[in-house]
Amino acid sequence: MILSSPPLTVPLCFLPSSFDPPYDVLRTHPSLSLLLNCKTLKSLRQIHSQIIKTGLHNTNYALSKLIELCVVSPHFDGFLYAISVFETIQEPNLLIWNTMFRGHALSSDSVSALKLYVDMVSLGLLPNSYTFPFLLKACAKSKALMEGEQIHGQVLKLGFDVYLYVHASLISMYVQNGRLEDAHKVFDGSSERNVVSYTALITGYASRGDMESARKLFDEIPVKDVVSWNAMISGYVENGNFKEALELFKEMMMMNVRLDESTMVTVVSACAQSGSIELGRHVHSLIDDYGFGSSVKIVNALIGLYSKCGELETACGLFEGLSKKDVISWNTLIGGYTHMNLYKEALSLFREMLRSGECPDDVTMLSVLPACAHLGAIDIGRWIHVYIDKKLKGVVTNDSSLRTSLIDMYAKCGDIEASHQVFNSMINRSLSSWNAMIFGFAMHGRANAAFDLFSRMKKNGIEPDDITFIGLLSACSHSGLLDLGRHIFKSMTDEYNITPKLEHYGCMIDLLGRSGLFKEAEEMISTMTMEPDGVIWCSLLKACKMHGNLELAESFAQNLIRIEPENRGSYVLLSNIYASAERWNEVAKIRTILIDKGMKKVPGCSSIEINSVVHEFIIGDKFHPQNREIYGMLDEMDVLLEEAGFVPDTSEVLQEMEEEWKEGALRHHSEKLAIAFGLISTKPGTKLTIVKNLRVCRNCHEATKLISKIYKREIIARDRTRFHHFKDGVCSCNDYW
DNA sequence: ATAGGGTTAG
Repeated sequence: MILSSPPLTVPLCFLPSSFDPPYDVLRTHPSLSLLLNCKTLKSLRQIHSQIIKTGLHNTNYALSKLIELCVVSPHFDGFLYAISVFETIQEPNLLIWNTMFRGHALSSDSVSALKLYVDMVSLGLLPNSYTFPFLLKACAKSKALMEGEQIHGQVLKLGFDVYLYVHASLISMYVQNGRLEDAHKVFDGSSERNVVSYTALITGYASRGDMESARKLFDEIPVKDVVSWNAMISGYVENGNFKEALELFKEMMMMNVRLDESTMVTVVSACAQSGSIELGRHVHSLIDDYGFGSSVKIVNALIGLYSKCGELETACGLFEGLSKKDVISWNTLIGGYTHMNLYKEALSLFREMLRSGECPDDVTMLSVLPACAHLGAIDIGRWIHVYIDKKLKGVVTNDSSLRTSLIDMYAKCGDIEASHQVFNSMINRSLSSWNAMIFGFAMHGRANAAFDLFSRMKKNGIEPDDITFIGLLSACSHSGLLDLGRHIFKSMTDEYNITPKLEHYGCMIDLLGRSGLFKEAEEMISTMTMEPDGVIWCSLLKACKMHGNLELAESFAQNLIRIEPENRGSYVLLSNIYASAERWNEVAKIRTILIDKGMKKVPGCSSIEINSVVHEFIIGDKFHPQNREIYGMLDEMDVLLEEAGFVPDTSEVLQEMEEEWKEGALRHHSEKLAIAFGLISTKPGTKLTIVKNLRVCRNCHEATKLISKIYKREIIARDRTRFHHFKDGVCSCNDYW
């Protein structure tokens, strides 16, 4: 009875492939033409069941097509589905095996292709010339040199090294495994010298930085194609030889080589990196001539070019003109804004990106986090932190950089505890993670924590670099730890063999100046191999102010003005020192110079983030929508401050010239406006965090101490160089900044 | 069917 059943119950895959209907019948079959347009795994499943219904699933042709689509489709990841289909096939033909090797090679676990190869060989099947390029690609991708060498052995044993594709794949496998010499041996050992093998070798030399050898090979290529030109040009770009890259591009154009998308992208990025905006514009017009203007990749590269050269309007225009923006388009423009220090704009573009439905990736976050850090936008920063943990964990390769960026963001936004938490939760800390944390502690005046971390770092076997020492020395200078500073500066050269740079000297001289050790500071300057910069003279000048040393101040100021004649701050600082000594003639003279030179002052600006919105205040600001309430609050604050015994220090009237313009009462200072707004916008007891672009003046510092006590609020203020934590009438800087 | 461009940012 069973034997008389229709043949359909017999597993059809047992039928030999000779049962396949003629190819042209298959090729025109409706299910298969559907396959070509299949864009999702779901519709693929539907087509698969269609194939089964129509009895096509017993044809190797249909199955190989199905598996191929699973494996190569750019629209979905059908690798696991391919495996499940493959496992139902009892006797796959070599085409199907090869397609599976291809799939494994393209998958994230490429080496698994080799296990499958062992399976195939143990079934007694032999590979063909198509098999090896896939296997070798797997070894190249997963950097499996040993396996690659074994495959090489198989190739030789079975005599497949005469095949062009196999030969080129071998070379590429060795190149990508960093075995350039072996690759060259394969290349030399055969008469086969095709352009593909040349190109693989060229990239090998380029990645090693040996552009001369690469060029020699390039010049040897009898018939160069566009890929070999591009490889050579991008090799130059990678190694920073922009001039050569652009020369070669010109040559390429003269030879009438057909330029492709990749050429354009590489050349535009060469222009961007070398700042060749003129050539960049020329290439831009070529791009339009060639009709590449609609390629997202090229337009993205152009956006990068104009952003880097400061032409943000052009970059924006190109961005707006893109009909299909991808994540890179957004990232590039956001990066352009942060590059130009337009942090607010960067954040608003980021918001727009989220509204548009584009998913930010690690690169987005790596340019948005510094913007948050600059603005003190901790709410957005926290949101990003959650997003990273939810969406980016494990799927991006930049996890360590992201965490480091979070450490920096939290520290700069005033939340050093959160910063420390991120640091402690990290599994793979890079040197820069340690450095970021040390800088965070230094910025917050927590020198002990910075040094504890330094010893922990050494215990973990992490070698400090020059940046680490800038962090440690600035921790000393923020806390006035002279002996520790001296010690660490000495050990830096003695123990760690790191030559001090300008920044290290800067910290030390600042420290010495603050301690009133001017002689020692000057001695240190004389031992320096480089010229001191404005920052150094400026810190000495401030030290003179602190210690009332007028004589030295004049000579330091001369140096400062010589180096930075256009820096208004130099003159103002000197003027303040004269004012302290009641040398009013000199004060007037400087004022005249400033007016004559037409030097404008940088307006003081403070910001506070309330409900994820950053509110900025400049001195005497009256443009805030809640202006009335803010000034009402200011009046109340003044009354309470007076009751608490606060007396504005009028001797500092001129000091204000340095940081902010004197305009009526003291309460107009931007930080006070921001604090008033913070007080009326948050629940009692909420911590306030203020970010200021200049240094905080002494009066505001005193007032803020009292406000923290009167209103029982912790106030964290970041000024240009450090943090002040105000609590119960005391500041963490111990009035030393 | 198969090989070569670290295809755009930072």
